[in-house]
Amino acid sequence: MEAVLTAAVALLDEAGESALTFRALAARLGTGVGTIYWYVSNKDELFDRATDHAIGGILTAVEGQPGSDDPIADLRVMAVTLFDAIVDRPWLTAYFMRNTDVQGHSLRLYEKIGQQTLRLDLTPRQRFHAVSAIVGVVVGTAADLGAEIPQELLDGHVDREEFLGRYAATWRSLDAAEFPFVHQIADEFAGHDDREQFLAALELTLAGLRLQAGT
Amino acid sequence: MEAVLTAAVALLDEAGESALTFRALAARLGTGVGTIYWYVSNKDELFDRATDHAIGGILTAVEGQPGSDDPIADLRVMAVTLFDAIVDRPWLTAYFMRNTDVQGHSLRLYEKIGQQTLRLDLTPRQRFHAVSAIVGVVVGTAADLGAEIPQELLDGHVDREEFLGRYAATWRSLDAAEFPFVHQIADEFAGHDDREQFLAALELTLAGLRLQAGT
DNA sequence: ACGATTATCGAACGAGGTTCGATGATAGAA
DNA sequence: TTCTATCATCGAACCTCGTTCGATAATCGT
Repeated sequence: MEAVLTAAVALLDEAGESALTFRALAARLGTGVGTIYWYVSNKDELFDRATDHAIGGILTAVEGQPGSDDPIADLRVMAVTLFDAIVDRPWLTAYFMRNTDVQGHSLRLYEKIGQQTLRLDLTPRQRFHAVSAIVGVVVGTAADLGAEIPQELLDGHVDREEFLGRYAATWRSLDAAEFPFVHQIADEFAGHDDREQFLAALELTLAGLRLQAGT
Repeated sequence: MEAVLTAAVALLDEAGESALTFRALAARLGTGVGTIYWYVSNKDELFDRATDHAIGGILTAVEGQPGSDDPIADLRVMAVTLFDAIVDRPWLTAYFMRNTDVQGHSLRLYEKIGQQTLRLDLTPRQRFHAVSAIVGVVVGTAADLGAEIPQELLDGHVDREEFLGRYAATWRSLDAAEFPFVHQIADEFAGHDDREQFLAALELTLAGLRLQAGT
């Protein structure tokens, strides 16, 4: 079981979600497809289990963080840690987005984040909403940004600079009267950094939260 | 072409993302699979085109909204409109999350949202981040919440009440010392409303944005 | 020794994406 | 009118993937 999960995560890391097939997994483990089905009832469960396995790592990373006297600062650190983990393993997004099955390591992760909100002057409902909002920002942004890699990664000779620049050029060529915003934003987009963009989004919700907590 | 897209959207609406297959689409159109490949080079393009088609509808809905003297209020209305549209058509999330190809109707949608930020006292970069943050909240939350429907919809006899209650019960049964947050939140979760949860998350970012704009 | 449980295996089925060559329409050129 | 190049249509066939199933070994409690 442990070996199955480890191999599954390895496949996901090496070549993404589409690389995780029963046959590939069986080949890597040197067994048959049927064997995997003895441990796991279908692909969804395989994926969920593998993902939960990976989230265990994130959890220990989050738990290993020092922690300060400012709950919101701690929330920020946790959110960033989660973000980095998802960027590193884009296939995690699918889990966070599909999984209603809130238990296992992800439940512990929610708990860990939620504990920070206990230190804020909020109603239980506000705490519930705060955690959901923060996770939403992290997953939403990470997913959005993680998708921006078509040939760039495969070819390698088309670097990020040129890739973004091409879009910016297209946008600049649009009618300035009809597309004033896109026009103005083109330059920002050309030189934008995903992580900075995420941090900005996170900062907005955290600011709202701080306001709500009256601190 | 137009007929292909309309039929594709119909299939997606009727039975979700998995229902959109080349064979089903061909059958509905009374043609062969090969014909569809003449209009579209692969499934990704088919899906993107169909989704863009649907986003056209959202766009007109957003453009049809009156608009007030408060840019942030207008942003709220747009975000809610987008949210409702995605909840209504869960298969849209996949598009918003995978699609780097920012053009067509979704570009116009970004523009429309971005124009509100032009009325706020922000730097171009802040505007760029604001739009990205808002869309992130909408898509992230909508995706998160849209996934919570396993047997509930299919069986029909297990209603939402009981479904949520079961989770709440599990959470309450956890150790209160180890899971103080989840414990406290269980009741909120049992009676929670998806839309309210989204509005709370949106309100946090909008509050942060208002703060940033100094209005 | 022996049933029962635990594990293993891979051929085979069905569904879905994609390819490809054949074939018909349609229209401008000769 | 005839010819030919482009537009459009079609579905059989191929490949990959999830999943099933019956056969078979390995281990164990009695």
